[in-house]
Amino acid sequence: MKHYDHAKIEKKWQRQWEKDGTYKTSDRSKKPTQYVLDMFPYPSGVGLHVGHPKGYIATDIYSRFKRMNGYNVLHPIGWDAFGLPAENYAIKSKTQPKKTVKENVRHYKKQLGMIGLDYDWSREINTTDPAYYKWTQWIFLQMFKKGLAYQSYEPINWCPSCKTGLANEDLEDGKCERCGSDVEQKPMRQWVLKITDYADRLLSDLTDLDWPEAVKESQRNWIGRSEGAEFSFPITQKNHYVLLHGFSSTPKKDFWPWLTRELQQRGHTVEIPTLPKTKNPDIEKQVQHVLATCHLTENTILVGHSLGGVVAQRVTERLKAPIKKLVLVASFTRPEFKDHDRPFADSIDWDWDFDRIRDHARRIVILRDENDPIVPSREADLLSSATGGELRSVVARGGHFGAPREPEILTAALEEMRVFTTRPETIYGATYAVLAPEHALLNELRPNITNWPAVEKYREKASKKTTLERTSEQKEKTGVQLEGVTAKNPANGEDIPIYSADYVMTNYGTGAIMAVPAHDERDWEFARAFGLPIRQVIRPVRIDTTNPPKEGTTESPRNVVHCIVKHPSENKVLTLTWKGHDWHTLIIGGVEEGESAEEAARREILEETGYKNLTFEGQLGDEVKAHFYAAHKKVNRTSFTKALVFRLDDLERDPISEEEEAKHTPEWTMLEGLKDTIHPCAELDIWVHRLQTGNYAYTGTGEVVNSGGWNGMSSEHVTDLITQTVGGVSRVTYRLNDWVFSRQRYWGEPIPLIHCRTCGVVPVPERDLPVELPDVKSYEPTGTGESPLAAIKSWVNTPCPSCGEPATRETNTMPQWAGSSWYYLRYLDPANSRKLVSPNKERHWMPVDLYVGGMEHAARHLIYARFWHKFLYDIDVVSTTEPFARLKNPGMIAGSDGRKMSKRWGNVINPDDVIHEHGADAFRTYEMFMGPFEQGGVWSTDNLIGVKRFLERVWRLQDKLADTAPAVPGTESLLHRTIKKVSEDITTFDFNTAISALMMLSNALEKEEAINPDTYATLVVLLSPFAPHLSEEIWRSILKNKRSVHLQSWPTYNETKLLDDTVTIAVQVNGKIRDEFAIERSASESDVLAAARKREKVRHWVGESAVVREIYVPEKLVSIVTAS
RNA sequence: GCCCGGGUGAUGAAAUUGGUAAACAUGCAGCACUCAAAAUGCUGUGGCCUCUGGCCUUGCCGGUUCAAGUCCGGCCCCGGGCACCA
Repeated sequence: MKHYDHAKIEKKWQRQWEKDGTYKTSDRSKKPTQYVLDMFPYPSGVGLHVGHPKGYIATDIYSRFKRMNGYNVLHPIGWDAFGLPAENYAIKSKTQPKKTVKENVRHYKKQLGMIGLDYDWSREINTTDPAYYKWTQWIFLQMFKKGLAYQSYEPINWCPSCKTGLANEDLEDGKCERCGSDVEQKPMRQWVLKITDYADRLLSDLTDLDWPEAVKESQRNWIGRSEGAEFSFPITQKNHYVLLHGFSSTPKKDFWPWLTRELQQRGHTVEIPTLPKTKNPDIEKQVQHVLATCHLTENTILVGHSLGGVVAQRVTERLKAPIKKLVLVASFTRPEFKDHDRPFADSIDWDWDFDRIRDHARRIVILRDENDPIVPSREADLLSSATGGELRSVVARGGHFGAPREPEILTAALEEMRVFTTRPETIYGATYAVLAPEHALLNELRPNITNWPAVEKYREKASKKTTLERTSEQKEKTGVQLEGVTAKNPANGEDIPIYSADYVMTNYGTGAIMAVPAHDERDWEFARAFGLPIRQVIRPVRIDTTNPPKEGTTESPRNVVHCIVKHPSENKVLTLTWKGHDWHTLIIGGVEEGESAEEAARREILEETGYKNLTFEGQLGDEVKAHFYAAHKKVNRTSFTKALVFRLDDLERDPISEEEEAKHTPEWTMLEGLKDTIHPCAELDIWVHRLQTGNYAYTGTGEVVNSGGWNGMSSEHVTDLITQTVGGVSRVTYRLNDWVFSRQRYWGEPIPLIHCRTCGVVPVPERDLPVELPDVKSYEPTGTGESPLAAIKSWVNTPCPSCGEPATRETNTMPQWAGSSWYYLRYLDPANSRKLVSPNKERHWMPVDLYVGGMEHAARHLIYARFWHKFLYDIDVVSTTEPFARLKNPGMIAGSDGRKMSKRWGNVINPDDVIHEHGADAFRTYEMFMGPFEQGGVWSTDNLIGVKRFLERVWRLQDKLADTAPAVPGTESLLHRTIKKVSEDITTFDFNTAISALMMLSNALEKEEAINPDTYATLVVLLSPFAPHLSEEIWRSILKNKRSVHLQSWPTYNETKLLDDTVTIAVQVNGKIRDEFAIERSASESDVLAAARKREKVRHWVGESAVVREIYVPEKLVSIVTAS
């Protein structure tokens, strides 16, 4: 026997496999397909550590197994190479990222090659290859064309250290996930993908996926769907409206009469001038007319439609002091129209001072009809960097807003707080309202806010707070009232104060809430801190389960007090132990006619316990309704219970009456134990919760009170009714925000769009893709919100594809997640220059049957990829709604010190060293033997050596080979059991037990005198997915086979040979194992029972007792039960 | 706080529908081979006791059952996701 020289063997076969194309996948095979996929690596400069290959080894084993089982297997690999690390390295070392990536890829390839993985390298892809990112850009363009990519001017997360905007998904505890810097909110122009359009599908389609529950759960959390309603709370202050009609219109036409009436009905004043020369307008004259005749003060809201919008823009530009709001309905800033020319186009001076317009309107709202004939182009100029500037694409009733009623215009013109709530049924309890500090309405309301300096100060303070400060620590409520303005609760017409407070988030719901302190813990805290009214609108209802009400019995309502009497010094509460009942209660009493609850409580405490010197500390939240049967009075009680808290000043007592003495004795009970000792008490859970948390908000369901006509109904049943009656709209809100898709950095896919002064944003024609990333001199981010690309004038300046005039390229790049959101499709057809993937190939392979990769991608990569895939499904590029049918997450391998492997701890183990020392086969097999695949583990070289011993044992078995050796009956059933076990375990990813089964087989073979070559061959084939090199060497060099072991058929087992002829039967007597014996498998039940009864030990344990029952579990166990 | 996982020897772990808890491996102890060591092989290895045998043992307490790591109820601890999300 030769020595087992792993280094030589492994190198030899790796070369041979490459030469033979052993793992090349054909698209033409008729075999059933299996697409086995790894999350492709980011080739970093430091290379792999032993934790990284765990998943690759698993897919390697799985794909080899499937291939040997007759599948046409696709197991490809590629590189996810865009992103910040390469760019930051480029900045530091002044090397082109292109070059670094190339070097890193070479290193990674070498490392992966050493492990002996069965990748089809002919399909290798790289996200930074222009031939690849051409299609990343193509997908983006399709999204743009479908309206799924839009520009946003909302403040976004800005990392001051990475100098780029980030998506919410890139944050960890409010810090930049990459560098740990505090993230700021910075308003800037961003490209955003409308992932929220897909939120519902992303959520519901999770159900059928064979994915780890934890990943699905994390996606559900991330999407964060909540159902509720949106209400509008009108601002009660009155405004002055100036309405400007458009070309050839008059105040009597279109929606103007209706709009005027609606505004006046709400108490606002309206001016609606007839503009001069409506048929043949002279803009300058119209502007002069408006400036001369209309009231344009800080309380004015100026609304202009179409050409009237142009007038309004010019008027605003000329103002001396800002007006409150400028509402532009289908207005123009450029003379380009989609439908037809307009006669006034030439008479207008199209040169605008956008900065002045922005300065002279506290808020700008632009309405664009979704089917507008106007080229949507220049709104950006009006909105960029405007605080609270807003572009709304809405559905107009008539084309170009020509209908007699246009509700969207009214909504834009009015000042109202739109709030989102998940508890619409509590709206009667909304006693104040809150705007997020960043809310645009604040700026608009500024003229009405009398304490503006204080509000502004609070706003500034909030913007400086990092998300972390805002959400963690004590969560103490802060805020500021907007003095001088109020909102109207649409349910009961009450005027309620408005606050701005940072416990309301800008980017969730509408950024504004109605506060219901009685039924929301946060609102309760805020109301307590600011002395705001707390009004109960849902009364908890409890039914006493120990004395439930009896049917057909008289109802008897009663006001009740529960007294929580605290000990003067100890943490104890006064309770009563009842005589003749199994009762232990609080001091309870009815409130008599003309008596206050406190008086009643004091009277009861004195009567029942004699304690008399007590201080009233307050009522423990709102009252609770409870139903029970009062046995002594033979009535059903409905009690309205208040809990009152007292503290005893001292322990002085008066004597108590004999009557009371006979009923119960007072006792001190620890506050903590209250929950377990008090009995019966239907209200107890509520009291305990309030005592423990100090928060009296009741967030459950119950009976509606203080809510007009709804009183007495069940809160669960009125949700929709109240929503509709009050004029709310049912709405679903997601925690998931749209995906901030642009990065102000160099090393990413250029966004393939062109900005044209006349045509607006124009997509790069598909024939011009890819838009290649140009070489630059400096990769430094500018920090101004512009990518380094902006400096390359020759690249930026380009003719507009639409009109041919000079235009500029979009200089933002895509985030790293872009290229990885669809790469699995490109492996199917990596060289196709005409299509992203040919439909035939896509249908042939998709979906991915097995996807393996780290849990850290649960929320981001997997959600983005699913989103893109669903989009590609919608535009008929792919045929499945989900990309990845089955997902497995490898558990992390920690260093031998139990800590995460990192340079910092000096515990990194390099796979190259391990492979050099012990061989790739030992390395692979050990990683799979460590424990359950999805569980983390600690690296142990000792344990690896154990696995290596096993491989060496298999190697040595060749010495015992003998053609004459029979398939010994003993090993035969073991062999078949092993085939079964290994096959099943690879399928279910239980590699550790598969290996243990192989160990048992090799241990057994070692005990044989001689081994049949067929048996040995089977063992080698079973081992080949785990240890491909060793197996191949034995298969070809020792067993003299011509074709690779990896192209063999997987062994099959024979059901009839799985079992030995004899079985061991265990015997239990009265539930305890007392004996075991061997018997032929064929023995009948009565034979086995008879044999069991005869056993000496069994007879001893049964003794004289009569056997009352005998249970037989076939081939396993007999259980004998005796009388007592 | 809410929602998911998970708790078994000295260690990594195993255990179909409830049916002999600790397979396989590491470590440790002893033995064989050897001048010696390494390597290899063999034996032992949950705890306690009155030791040819018995009692206890799968985070804790209780329940169902002839039989519970597995099912039910209550609690404790660890890991992860979300979190002032209305």
